[in-house]
Amino acid sequence: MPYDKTMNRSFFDNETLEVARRLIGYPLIYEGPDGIVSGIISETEAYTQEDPACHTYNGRQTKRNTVMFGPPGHLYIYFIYGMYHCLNIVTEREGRGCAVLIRAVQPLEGIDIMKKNRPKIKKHSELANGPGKLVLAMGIPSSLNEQDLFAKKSLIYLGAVPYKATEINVATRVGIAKGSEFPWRFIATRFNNEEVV
DNA sequence: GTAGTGATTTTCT
DNA sequence: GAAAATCACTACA
Repeated sequence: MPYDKTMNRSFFDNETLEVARRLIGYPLIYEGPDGIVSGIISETEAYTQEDPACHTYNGRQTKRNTVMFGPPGHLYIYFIYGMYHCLNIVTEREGRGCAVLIRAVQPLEGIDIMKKNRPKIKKHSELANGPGKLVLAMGIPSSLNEQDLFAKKSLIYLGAVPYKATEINVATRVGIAKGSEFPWRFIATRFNNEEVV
């Protein structure tokens, strides 16, 4: 699958807040065992090393957060609440522990696969409208942690051309105790006049 | 429609 | 031992 020159590693070698905002609208594509599954990124959150809620806040490099200190464009998938995984993309230069959390996507391709992965969900809009849900729906395995999005044989990558969001809302982050006052959450409600929520 | 709570395990104190 | 970048279920309006 070819990459457009507008989407390359330098996209992520940038200020985390800027990357989080610009990621809205890009398709996230995964070539799973049952076929292609993809969705338009509709919600993101920024996490920087200075952020008390970030896993790299104290600057200490541990086994879990090593990839966040590495070069941009790699995945950071971590296990949370004993049941769910969250998908992040590492940003900024090597040595800076920053990433963008992908909080939601709008299903695009492989919707039948997503329904199979989440049999209780009937509405398209609820298949992947949460960080744990999108990993489940798309069937992304935790073994893809530390995967390079731009590796030639990567099974997961971003589409070249973003869908156009008619508006992007900014909000405070949820589910965290510290740093919740920062408006570092970006949400798109419509793409090309199609309703997301 | 909203509010409250249990599930379940890795990571750090 | 406690908290955690969550979700789905139940009760109630």
